[in-house]
Amino acid sequence: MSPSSKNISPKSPSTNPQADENISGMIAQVAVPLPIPTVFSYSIPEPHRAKAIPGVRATVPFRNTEITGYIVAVVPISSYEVEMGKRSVKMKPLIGILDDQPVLSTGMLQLTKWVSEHYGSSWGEAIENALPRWVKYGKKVEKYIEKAKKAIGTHAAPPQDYALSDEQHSAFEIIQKVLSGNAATKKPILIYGVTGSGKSELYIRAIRQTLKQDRAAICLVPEIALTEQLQRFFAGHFGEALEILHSKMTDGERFLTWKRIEMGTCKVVLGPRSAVFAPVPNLGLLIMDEEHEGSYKQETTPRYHAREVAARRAQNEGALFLMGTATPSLESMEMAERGVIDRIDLTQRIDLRAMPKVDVIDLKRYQGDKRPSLLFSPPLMREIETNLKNQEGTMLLLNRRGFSTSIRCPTCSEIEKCKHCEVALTFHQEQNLLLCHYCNYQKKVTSVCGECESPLLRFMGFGTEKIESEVARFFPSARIARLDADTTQKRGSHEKVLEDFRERKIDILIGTQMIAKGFDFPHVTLVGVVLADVGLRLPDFRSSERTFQLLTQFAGRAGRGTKPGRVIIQTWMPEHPSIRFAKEHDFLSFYAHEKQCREEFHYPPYRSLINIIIRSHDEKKAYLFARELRDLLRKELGTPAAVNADLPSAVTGLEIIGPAPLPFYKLRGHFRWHVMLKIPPLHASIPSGDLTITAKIYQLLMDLKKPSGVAFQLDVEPLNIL
DNA sequence: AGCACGCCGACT
DNA sequence: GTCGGCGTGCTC
Repeated sequence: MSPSSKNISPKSPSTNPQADENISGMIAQVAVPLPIPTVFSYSIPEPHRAKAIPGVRATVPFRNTEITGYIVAVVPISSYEVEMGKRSVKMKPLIGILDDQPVLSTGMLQLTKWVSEHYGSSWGEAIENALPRWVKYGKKVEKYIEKAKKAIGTHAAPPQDYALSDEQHSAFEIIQKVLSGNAATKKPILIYGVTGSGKSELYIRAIRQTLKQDRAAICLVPEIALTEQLQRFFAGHFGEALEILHSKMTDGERFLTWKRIEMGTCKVVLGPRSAVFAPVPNLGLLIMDEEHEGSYKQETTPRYHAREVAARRAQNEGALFLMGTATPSLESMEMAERGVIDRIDLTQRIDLRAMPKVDVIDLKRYQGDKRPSLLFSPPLMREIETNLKNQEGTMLLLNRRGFSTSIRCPTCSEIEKCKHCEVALTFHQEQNLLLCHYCNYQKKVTSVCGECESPLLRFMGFGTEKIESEVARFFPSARIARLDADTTQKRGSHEKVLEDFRERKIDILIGTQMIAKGFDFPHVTLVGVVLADVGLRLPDFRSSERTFQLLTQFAGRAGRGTKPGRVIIQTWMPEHPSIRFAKEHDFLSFYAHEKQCREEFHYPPYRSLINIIIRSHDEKKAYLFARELRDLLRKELGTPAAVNADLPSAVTGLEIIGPAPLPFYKLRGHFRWHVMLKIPPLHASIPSGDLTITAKIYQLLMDLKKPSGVAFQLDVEPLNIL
């Protein structure tokens, strides 16, 4: 790259090239929120020079229009020449700067850059994702700042201090030691604590310790429903220092909250995965409650996992990353084994309450028996009855909504399917509709078969609605309610049901996984899983893990008061590890078993997956492009013999799978294929040059000319292979 | 992602 | 003769 004489200054009307050069010795690199894997360079006209600093928004000419982008760097003009090499691309001057103060700190710029490289998006997309919506509304923001300074917090119940159990105490000593240490990087800590072992109390103490050191904390929680419990708990302890981020906030509220966080008025932020990007200055502690929860993974670009982002951010900013769960993800357990994170075990419930007794009912035993209910085995029937008599709370779980799974014609054995998705339609009694659980397609119930017109269609399988009607039939005196995605759609009804249940106005609560998580109803002494096998047969390598988590969490709902809890699990597969080990509350044995399967079949956490989803309305195009993509990946990443020199040798352990039609091949009118890469774990791979493997693959895909009408998505370490 | 440029079919 | 289809390529 020799020629320094290349004309790279803008072709302005000025006749004096020297003047052009002096527009500024510096140029701004701008990331735009579009799927273009590059940043763009602009000259900085004199009036804007002072304000053009990294992290501010800038209006820039782009093609024949203007867009708002983010200045990610201000560099000497000479680096532009290096970058552009021989190609002379005319540089345009930026139009205006929208902020006096950066909307992104240098730390956030660094973090979003990492997100874009790790998960395969443009930097601009990653930045836009990390900022609240109001940033797009222009610059009428200053007037709110005065408002924001007057922080309004609600004081709830005064903090109560519980005595810590021995286990909690020694756990806290470890946490405290790390927090007060001066190490620039602190090893993350995973608290593996059985349900009811008092993890929240440790969070509270850790936050207090952090505040004492005049640093701030972020606490991530899986979803809104659960936030409210922890919220109340936190509010009592931290009052005005607490800010809660949630999805129902208006942009105005969100803005004020954002500003208060930025100014350091509030020191504790509680929120869902996006709160990992909260502009907290001087971060000392990052907590992730229910670390294993799937809602920490974003399912739109950039498809980041808040756990990984949090770990990264904590490392960058010298904060402690503290995770907690009763059922750790295999990923976290494996990290603990490698010594990358530390694990603390809480094996006992507070005040040494016993774990609930779990009975596994083998449905095969009752097969063919003449019995009143086909859904409830005699033992479960008896227990429900007992609980009703004793006026104690009962919860019944079935992780499938609707009335029946499918409708089959007995004559031609045709199943009613969704015309978009090729998936069996579920009958919903309440709405008297056939519903597709994937695309929400609705169809009226017909009394005759659509294929052969014979009547007497048969209902197969069952869902929560069927449970509800069955309970009503056998226990007519019981007050029952159902909680699932269908009942929650009606606003407010969700909270009402939970409140009624808490106040014992409801005897039996029926629901999907929704009712399994986190709730604390002391009067519940019986929980029943009507069929644990739902989901266990899905073609998904995480189905065992998910089922174990669900069963364990649900079991944890029983016996939270003074009376001991009982758990009944009905299944056709009593020997399945997910069920066997859940019965014994034995996570560690389940882990030992499951990790072997993962290792043997080359799945996470022993391999990283990169999923590329190809979709098109045109069936042929989708397939052909998917194949083309696979061939390209083979060529570029290749077999060991043809290793691309630019890639680390670790990639030799690479497998390219597919193209394969996705489990639901025809979804929402799209034909979907995917090509999946299994690569050595990303944490173990050495970045090649400045690019991570993911960034390399993203680059590869972006450079590829893709036919119109075909779109692809990159999913790094997918949680759902759908 | 948009959006312009460009090259082949049925229409006022 | 043109309007318009969407395939292709570019954006500092």
